[in-house]
Amino acid sequence: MLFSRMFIPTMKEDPKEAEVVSHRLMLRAGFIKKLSSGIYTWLPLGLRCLRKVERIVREEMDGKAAQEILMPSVQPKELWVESGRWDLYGKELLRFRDRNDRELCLAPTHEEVITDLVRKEVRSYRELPLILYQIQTKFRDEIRPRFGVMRSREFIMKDAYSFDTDEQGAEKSYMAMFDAYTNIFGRCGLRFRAVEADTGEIGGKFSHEFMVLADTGEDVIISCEECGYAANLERAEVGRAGAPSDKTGGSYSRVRTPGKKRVEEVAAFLNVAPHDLVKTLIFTTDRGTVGVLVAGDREVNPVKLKNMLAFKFVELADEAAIEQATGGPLGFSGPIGLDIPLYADNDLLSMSAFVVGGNERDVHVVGVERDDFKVEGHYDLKVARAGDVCPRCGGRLTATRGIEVGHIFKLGTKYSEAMNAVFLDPEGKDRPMVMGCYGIGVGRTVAAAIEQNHDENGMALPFAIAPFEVEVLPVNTSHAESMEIAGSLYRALLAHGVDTILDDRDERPGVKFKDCDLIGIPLRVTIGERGLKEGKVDIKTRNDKEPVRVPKEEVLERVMEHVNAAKSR
RNA sequence: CGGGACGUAGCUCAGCAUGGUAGAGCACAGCGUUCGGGACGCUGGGGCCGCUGGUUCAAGUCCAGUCGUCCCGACCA
Repeated sequence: MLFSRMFIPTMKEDPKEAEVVSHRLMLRAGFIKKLSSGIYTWLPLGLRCLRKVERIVREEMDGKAAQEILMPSVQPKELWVESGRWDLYGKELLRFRDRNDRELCLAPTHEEVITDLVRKEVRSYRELPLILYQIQTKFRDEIRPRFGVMRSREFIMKDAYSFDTDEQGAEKSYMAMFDAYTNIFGRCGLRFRAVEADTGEIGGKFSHEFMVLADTGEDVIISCEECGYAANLERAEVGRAGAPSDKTGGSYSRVRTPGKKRVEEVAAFLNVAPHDLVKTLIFTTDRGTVGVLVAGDREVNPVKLKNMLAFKFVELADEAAIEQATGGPLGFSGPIGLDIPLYADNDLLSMSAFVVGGNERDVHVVGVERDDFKVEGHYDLKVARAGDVCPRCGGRLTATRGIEVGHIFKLGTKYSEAMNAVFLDPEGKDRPMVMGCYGIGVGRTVAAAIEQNHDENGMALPFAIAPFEVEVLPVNTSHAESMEIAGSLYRALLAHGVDTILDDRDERPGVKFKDCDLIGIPLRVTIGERGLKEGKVDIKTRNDKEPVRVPKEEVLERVMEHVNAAKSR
């Protein structure tokens, strides 16, 4: 490809709309262009990068006997009603009507359509297992799209779905996908980690998220260096710490804490540490109003609360509900004398002489022991943080940031039962298929790669996904010998199957160097009069400061060494 | 959804408090000088000042509405 003929609108200045590095660089390097909030056009360079990721994804999917299909992105309401998600999915599901007033939606995911497809076509256990996948544009009407293609409304996703006859088969499919994902992100040249995750609205048994490690990531990964336990923050468990307290209660007293609502305010006022307080959070759930107790310096993890105690939904109560349940205003809730089910975090087991709310304006209770009130039980309900005890091995947990690029779920029979996707087993009996679903944010993977691989000059993309592998850069296009050598090297590299761009523009060298660095081409060959005086040209990798000067006769061979080394990694 | 800000050239922004011929730098075109890390000079093209309405002799500037974009928050006890 000739640089001069390619549509590469690079920018010298930072567009003000971009906050994070990947977004800024993708705009500056001419990878993407915004059309509307959360909606982007992929320009030639960005698309090349995207296609390279897609290609790796296809190869690894095909390697696990998954078969590619392409499903519609406009889908009828009926299927979503059948799965129960027409009502469950909130405003993120973009709905509209056609000319016949039929209700439709723009697909945020494809479980419904795939389940419909497979239930109509697959009859027998002999046709299973089956794994189908697609690479499709999805639409989720995000509350707040941001960070460019990292969190956009329209985005490109690879989604795969597995159908098995039983749990064991489903597990095998799951492991195959786990394996494929590990290969995919590895081949993309990314540093990543697979972590245990919550299944959320998609539902199902268990799941893993594949997180690209980057300080700018939106997600927090909790992990244990000692045993390898890793989970996202929503899901991360915390082991118990501290010996149980055996103090008996009855000696608490009520104190006035005028206007002190926040934990820090109360703690400072009473001259105790925040950890000596117990917060009583009132939740509205499908089983009525409940209270949750955690230490003052901790937060309740609503996802764990929901899963641990098998609620269908949990939501923090509003002020009216709090007053109704506790008799006191927001900020002064406490467990003593409260007539709703109370669930305590494990921390409370070892706490003694703590402070709670008095269920009355400006009143707290001090010197409380845990037998001063009754709880339904003690559970792991708090948000994990660095320094907590590992739930598996008792080691220390650490926190890292990451970007979620892949997510795999074991769905079980949730959709197959709801939508009657059954097969005939060898005994001639109908059984629901056991499903799994597996997603990769392809566009987001590109952004994550940039987030993880850049410097002050621009992107430094991994070889496997860079828009070009090599740039041939003649310093002076009007110098005949330079152009001749550049041209023949360019053609030779193309003939060797190397993805090469020739910067044939009549620009000053500085401009060409800057552009080359900005768009992150891993390998650059500079051909200039200065080197040619000694019969040499310069080879420089994106990540090295200084070029290596090699005889012009050897340049093809030397470049191929680099290319082959990069390809075999 | 709540709060904040911003919409002026392709990009970054000035002009607006006090209404009176639409500006700079970068980018773009031509010419010349340059040429191994975003050159310089001269010349030139480019604007429904987001949109609609209002006030006024006169609106980029004042007022109202509207649309768009960005940021922050949406776990507080």
